[in-house]
Amino acid sequence: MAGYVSEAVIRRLPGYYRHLKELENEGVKQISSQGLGERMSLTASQIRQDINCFGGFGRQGYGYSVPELREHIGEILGLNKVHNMIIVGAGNIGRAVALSDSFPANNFCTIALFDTDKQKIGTRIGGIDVKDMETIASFLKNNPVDIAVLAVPLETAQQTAECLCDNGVHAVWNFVPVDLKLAPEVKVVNVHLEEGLEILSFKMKHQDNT
Amino acid sequence: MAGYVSEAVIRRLPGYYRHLKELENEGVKQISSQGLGERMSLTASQIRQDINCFGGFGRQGYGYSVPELREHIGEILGLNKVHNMIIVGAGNIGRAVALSDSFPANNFCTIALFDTDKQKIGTRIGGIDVKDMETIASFLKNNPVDIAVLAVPLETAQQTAECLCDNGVHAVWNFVPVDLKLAPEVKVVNVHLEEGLEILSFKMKHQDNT
DNA sequence: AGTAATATGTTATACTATTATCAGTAAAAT
DNA sequence: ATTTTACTGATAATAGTATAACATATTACT
Repeated sequence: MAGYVSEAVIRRLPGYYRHLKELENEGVKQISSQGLGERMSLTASQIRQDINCFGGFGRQGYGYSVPELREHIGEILGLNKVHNMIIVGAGNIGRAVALSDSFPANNFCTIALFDTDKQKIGTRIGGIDVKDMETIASFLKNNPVDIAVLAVPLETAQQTAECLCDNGVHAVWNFVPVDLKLAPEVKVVNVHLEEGLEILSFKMKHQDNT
Repeated sequence: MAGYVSEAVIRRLPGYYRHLKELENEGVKQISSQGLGERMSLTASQIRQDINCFGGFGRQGYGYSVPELREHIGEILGLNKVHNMIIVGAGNIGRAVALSDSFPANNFCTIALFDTDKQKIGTRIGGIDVKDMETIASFLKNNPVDIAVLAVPLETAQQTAECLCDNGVHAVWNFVPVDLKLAPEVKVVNVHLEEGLEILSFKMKHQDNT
């Protein structure tokens, strides 16, 4: 159904999904591109364009059915299936991801944590077992993993990511401040936290910049 | 020196800074736009364009001096001064930010944590005091704070952010999955973690999409 | 039923961002 | 010293994104 979708549109999809879920929770049944635009600070035109990448989910003279559109966008995002994740690195960030209760709610399920620290191996974090990093290859052979969360030290990140990919992982959520060089078919989303702070710093310094 | 700088360029600046720092650590003294481009997976042309937003830091026939360019971009990003931060919300994410050792290294200094949980108030996380949320207004009046890290529950996020702004905060690093509506002079950088997972999910489902 | 109002899907236009080109300057080589 | 090579900075060309305009369909109202 959907042909090529630009990165710009992809980046906005989760925002649509989030707002539609909120609207649904508020009991709103219908919304126009205009109304959604005001809420999301986007133009009505852009919203109609974006949605129409995937099909005509609206009705002229009426607008969009909130639950219906939410359902469609959820499906487009692939949120109708459960995604198994492993977290690699049980440091501050790996821990925070493991303990988060908002990802499970969205069908992302962490099935194991890996670390090299003997102290941590064998313990549980948020109900998830911490396993020995050495055993990761065999674990991946025996368990279906969709996404690996990479939260290891900088020095080992590239090597660890390669190991994951060699063992069948094809999506990496990378929290390490490095640009991983992986096969093009491997999907990577970077969360370079420091960059957010640096951008804030820049914007404070250049107030005038529109 | 720098006129208007587009969002696209701003987003790339931290990446330049990071790679230049790496190069500096590797002892590399000089690099061409081509060389840097290969390293960062950008075109040489784009790199020259980006850098030239801020001035002619390169030399024809030679390229760019790594330490000099790093220094310049650091200054452009405002990293030559210390930024005081407070963390609002001592949950998983607030905790992870407080415990991180990579932000202090970049001149971002957390001076206090705030929470409403009586159990947490008075304790220390990563050497930082957890204070009562009730006291935040007076704290802000008496301490210079550049950036507030917002990591509170969804329900209270907007209200808390408003309170911060009313008390002089004009930069918010927002980890809550909500689009804050704040005065336009307040700088906000969102870290909507769930969105990264959803984008990975989308990309796995639509492999063919380029 | 007929008319006015509303709101989509689509096409056209304007804007922004990226990539390519090239003149000109510095360094290296002969 | 002169030529060749390497590189930037600037400008031009292309590609990508967002906005505006409009024809058409649905709803609400009289």
